[in-house]
Amino acid sequence: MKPRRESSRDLTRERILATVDAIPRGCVATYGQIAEEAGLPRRARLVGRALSDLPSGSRLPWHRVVAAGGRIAVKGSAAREQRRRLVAEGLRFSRPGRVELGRSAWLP
DNA sequence: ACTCTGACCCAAA
DNA sequence: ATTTGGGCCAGAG
Repeated sequence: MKPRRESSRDLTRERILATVDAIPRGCVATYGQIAEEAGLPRRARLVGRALSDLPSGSRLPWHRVVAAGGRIAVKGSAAREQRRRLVAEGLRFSRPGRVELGRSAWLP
């Protein structure tokens, strides 16, 4: 097989996914936080991009990633699914669509 | 090459 | 609470 050179974009994506994979159960991290942890400061959008490209059925804890302030960023059925999973992990919501970051933010 | 569109973020207004 | 503007940047057309 032709040895595939991994593009820098692929490596970046891998770092993002690995960081998401490291969020412990019962915690949430923000897009910006993930970017920061992955060594990609100010590139929160890239994190959202990587997650939106995730194949359905992925094992990654994508539901532990929320927008700034604990806001659920996804819409529609995905939002309900995320909420369902977070509730199942014992997270508390201040209002529908907003998790209490102060209580369960991931501290790497 | 260029424009549009986002699972984004933040400070200001 | 909402909007605006700047930052950031990969894919799609």
